[in-house]
Amino acid sequence: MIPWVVLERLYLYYSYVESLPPEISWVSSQMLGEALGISPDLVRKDMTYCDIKGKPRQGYPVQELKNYLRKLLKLDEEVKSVIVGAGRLGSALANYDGLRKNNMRVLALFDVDPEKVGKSLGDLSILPLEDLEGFVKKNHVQCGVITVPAHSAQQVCDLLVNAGIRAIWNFAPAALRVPHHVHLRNENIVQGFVLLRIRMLEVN
Amino acid sequence: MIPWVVLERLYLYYSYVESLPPEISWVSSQMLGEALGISPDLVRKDMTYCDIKGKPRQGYPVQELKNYLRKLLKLDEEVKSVIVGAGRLGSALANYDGLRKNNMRVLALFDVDPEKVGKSLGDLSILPLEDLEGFVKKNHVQCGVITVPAHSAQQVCDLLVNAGIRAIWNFAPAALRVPHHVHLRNENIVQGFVLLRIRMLEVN
DNA sequence: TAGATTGTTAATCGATTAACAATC
DNA sequence: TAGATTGTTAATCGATTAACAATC
Repeated sequence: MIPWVVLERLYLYYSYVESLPPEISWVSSQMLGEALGISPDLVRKDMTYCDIKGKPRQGYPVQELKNYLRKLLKLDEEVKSVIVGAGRLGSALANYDGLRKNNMRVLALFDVDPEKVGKSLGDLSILPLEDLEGFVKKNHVQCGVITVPAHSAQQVCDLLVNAGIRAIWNFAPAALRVPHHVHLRNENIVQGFVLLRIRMLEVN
Repeated sequence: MIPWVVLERLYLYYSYVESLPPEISWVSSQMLGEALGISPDLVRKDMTYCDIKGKPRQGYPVQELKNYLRKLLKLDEEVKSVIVGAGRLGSALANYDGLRKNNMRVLALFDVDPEKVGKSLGDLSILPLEDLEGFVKKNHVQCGVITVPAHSAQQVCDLLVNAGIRAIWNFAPAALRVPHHVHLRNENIVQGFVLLRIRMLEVN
């Protein structure tokens, strides 16, 4: 089992080599480390979790590394998703190309606002919240994205859980309770800002 | 100096007590831990970094804790910011109430798209990228938020750094290089999705 | 009082760094 | 060959957990 912190870095390595021009076919722990602010020692240690052989004086083979990490990180697995909350953030995520390219497949958005319901966003419909449970069950949706205000996040979460969702990606600043078989990831944007401010003001 | 991991949790404690109904005036390490998925032991340990006295059989005084953490986490300090990239994500952040309430003060958005430039978003103007440097200097902007595509993120970053910005909040999936006096925080949304998917597919 | 809960110290655990031999 | 770089083991560092006395 690869430790969680290592997986996080492996994805960073992946996106870095992904962004490399095609003529570069070897990458060293030093290059990787420098680009990502990680010590070369640690990069090498992380690499020992992968079934990739580096070469002294050259580093790691880019193409092989890319393919290997793609598999390991399951980047080719499609995830059927719905987004609940068709505000600006929900719409941004629905249209975000980086997510589409990484095989997050958004099937629909949901909202309570009658102004929004019935409209569409590109080729995605905005459906009423009442339809959520049926839709999730019928389409075997695996992942629910929550982009509603904090005060209704738990309620939406419960709806998703009852409909049989397996993962929840929560953007509302709320501490959600989910049964242990449901995977929850909080993307606390406000916390991100708060922590950046502290660093900025601390060091002066 | 309070360790970074502890600061992250202190903010979680803060938002939790913030969300409590006013009639609750004491909160125990158990309550906090349960709500946030943290062991009560660790909550108590974290509390030792704060100048807050708990009471056996009662816990910690909510109001005091709230005030104390507000100061410690510098939540009342206003941060003058600009958002570069007036797409859906940039607009979502510009309008996000959670950020406004936490004293992120957005002064303007910037974009290269002539379609967007000149328009406004609520009471915020969308200005051309050429004006960025002058605007940042003139208004003593402290923080730049990057919501442009990955391929132009470094360029925007350099512009901000040259204009004298002190912190960069980067939403583009790119490994930016900044001089060491500039604080950089990456909010890698795609990574968030990738890690959630791994957890979901791993355990079953 | 008895029982719940804090505050603190010691033990454990895990992650990072340092060091260095092996190799191309 | 000399020099750069991997792969791996040992040392260090830091964070979490366990344990328990103090206290209301």
